[in-house]
Amino acid sequence: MTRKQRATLSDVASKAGVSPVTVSRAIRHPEMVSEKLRERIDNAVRSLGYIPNHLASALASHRTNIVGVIVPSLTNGVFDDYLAAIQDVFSLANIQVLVTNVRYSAEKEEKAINTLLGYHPEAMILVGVDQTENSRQMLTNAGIPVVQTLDLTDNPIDLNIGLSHDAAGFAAVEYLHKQGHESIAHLTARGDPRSQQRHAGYQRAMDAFGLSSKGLVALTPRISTVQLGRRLFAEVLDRQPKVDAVFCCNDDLALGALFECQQRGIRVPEDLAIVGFNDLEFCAASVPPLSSVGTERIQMGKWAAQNVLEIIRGSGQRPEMRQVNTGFTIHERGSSMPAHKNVPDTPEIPKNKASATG
Amino acid sequence: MTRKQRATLSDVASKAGVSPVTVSRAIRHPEMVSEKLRERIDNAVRSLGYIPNHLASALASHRTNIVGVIVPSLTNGVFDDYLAAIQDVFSLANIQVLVTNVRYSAEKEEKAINTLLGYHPEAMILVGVDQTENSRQMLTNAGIPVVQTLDLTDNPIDLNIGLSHDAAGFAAVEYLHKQGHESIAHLTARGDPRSQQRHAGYQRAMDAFGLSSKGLVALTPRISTVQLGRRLFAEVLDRQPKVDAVFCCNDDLALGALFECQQRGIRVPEDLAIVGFNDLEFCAASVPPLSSVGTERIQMGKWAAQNVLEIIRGSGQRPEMRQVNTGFTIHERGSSMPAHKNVPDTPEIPKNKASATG
DNA sequence: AGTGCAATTGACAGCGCTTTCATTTGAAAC
DNA sequence: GTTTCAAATGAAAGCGCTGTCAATTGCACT
Repeated sequence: MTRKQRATLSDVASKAGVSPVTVSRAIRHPEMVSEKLRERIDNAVRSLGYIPNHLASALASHRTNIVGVIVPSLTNGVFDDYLAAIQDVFSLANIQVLVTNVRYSAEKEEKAINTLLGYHPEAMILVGVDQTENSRQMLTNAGIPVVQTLDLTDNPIDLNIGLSHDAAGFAAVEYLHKQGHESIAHLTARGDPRSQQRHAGYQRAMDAFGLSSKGLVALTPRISTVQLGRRLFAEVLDRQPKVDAVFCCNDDLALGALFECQQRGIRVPEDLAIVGFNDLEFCAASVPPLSSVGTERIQMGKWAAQNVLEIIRGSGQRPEMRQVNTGFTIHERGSSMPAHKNVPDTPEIPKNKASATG
Repeated sequence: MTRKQRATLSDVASKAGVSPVTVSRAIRHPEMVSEKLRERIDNAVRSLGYIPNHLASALASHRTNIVGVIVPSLTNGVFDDYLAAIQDVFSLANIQVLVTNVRYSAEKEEKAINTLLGYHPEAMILVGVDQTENSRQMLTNAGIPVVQTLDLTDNPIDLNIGLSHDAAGFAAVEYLHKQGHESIAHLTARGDPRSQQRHAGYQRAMDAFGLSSKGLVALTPRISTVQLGRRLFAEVLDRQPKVDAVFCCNDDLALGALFECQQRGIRVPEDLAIVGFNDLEFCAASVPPLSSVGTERIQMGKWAAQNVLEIIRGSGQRPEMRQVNTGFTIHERGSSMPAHKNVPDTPEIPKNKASATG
């Protein structure tokens, strides 16, 4: 482990026999430097193993090339795709994404925003719309583009792309009800604001269809896991053996419910229908495959990133659409497919999508 | 969106009627400033919404409070736990973790290392030991602690914690062989160097026990998914119907294999035993629960972070152990449990663990 | 040679903060 | 009221880079 200082611009400049500015230019705008010098400088860079100090560069240029992204979880497969979509867009523009995982805590989110703003990101991309007043204040003061994603709000900080989780919850129940189910259970995690919205949608639908949800809802404050799905559904089954369908606030819980049915010899979908949420990859692979409410998580990440990019690197104009509703899609599969239906693959119930402008 | 400049240290200083240095101190070492001033300064900070510029601070102090972490994937549940463990350690020390996902590409890894070093991280934590020569060079030149994790090498860049995936692969096969299985298949992803090692261990064991692996190995260049596990195992089943066990290079593939068996009416474990790798959460929840080779991913992340912290913030001494083998544990569950065994929960086959010093 | 102009190159200041060292202040001790 | 010394505060320099503008160079054209 050599302890010698890392090479700086000046080091490269001396070695190449030019001034530091020229080195800076040779690196950032090669076309502005004569070929002769450029070559000498490239050699010096290589031989010294010079790597520009991003911090100094950011400080001097007021361009940090950093965008802050805050997610509530990584354990959940949802955010992988979402993050990947964001990174893909930014990596092409040489923008570094600073990701912070706040584990579904608004308090941690507030702290994370504070910390991230210390890096002077050129924009911030957030999940959800439930930031604290303090967080909103800090973000507004920062004077940078802010995108709230994966959920919708009437009062966005800046840009907003997402869907109504309440509507999605409603639609899931509506779908199950149309299949003839009456005793529709719901498994949900209360730590997640969006799951709460789905729960609200579930309840709204149950009420609307005159169905009772008594004893049919299992709620956990913990992070969702497959194991937990089994336990929660076991609770419901023990309480209300006549349950004939279950809508889960995410696919992990749904898979757990499926396993619990397998364990108990409950036939899916004949005895019981299951619908999950998010449409993660494994839904299509299980036996029977799990029906699930899919969201446009990749599109949402992409939109957020692309709009940010357009604002900070493009015309600087705000997009016309300041709010987009990406809707959702019910992917109907074997876990909820009535026997008489015989659709080959993954038929889709038309999206509930409606764009709103801001 | 206010476009006014963000407040600086000087702004706060003027507002509070003190010099900038004092503000700096009031923020970093409150005990060095008189109570009266500290209060005045705190008020000024609050009323201006001042957030220190981390970049300037890092540049001036030569402390970036940044640690770079490179992971090959986020889709895989393994890295969530691992990352969370790392973040937990560093967040207490107010160190920001800069994560880059390189999607199992050594080339991307090289680029990521270059980029991250531009932020002058105080340490780097990597996954695996297969960095390019160039990468190794850059890391060495950087003169910071480097930890290679999740795998072992005879020639570490600096610190190293992990396990022998070859040994783990061997042990999985050995275990299955001891259960009386002879026709042991293997599903594997060739994009991942550690999976390749497990594959090598599998092959080594098959050879050692005089078993033929002909037609029993299914290999994919793609990212593992449950769906893919089904497809790969389907291939094997179609080729070699007499297969009586399968060792999968990760749990996603194993779950897929289980589903494929369910689909085909193959009884697990009676007709066929399944063993996965990583022991993700869902393994214990499936029906039957999946046996899996568990690794100490959380411990590895924690060790890496703690040692880094000790070096950069503590005594500066290198730990005595420069290399640690965390071994692995075969979690024997229903998917491979012979009928006559009747152990209640998750019995463990003793760890293959042996620490080496460096 | 001399002029004009674009293409190259360099000097200098400063980004917002911390470090170091000098100065001031205040309180205790005589 | 001094003296003494620690505690509190401030002034100045500089981290490594970029932005701006000035200086130089090269070259075509008179």
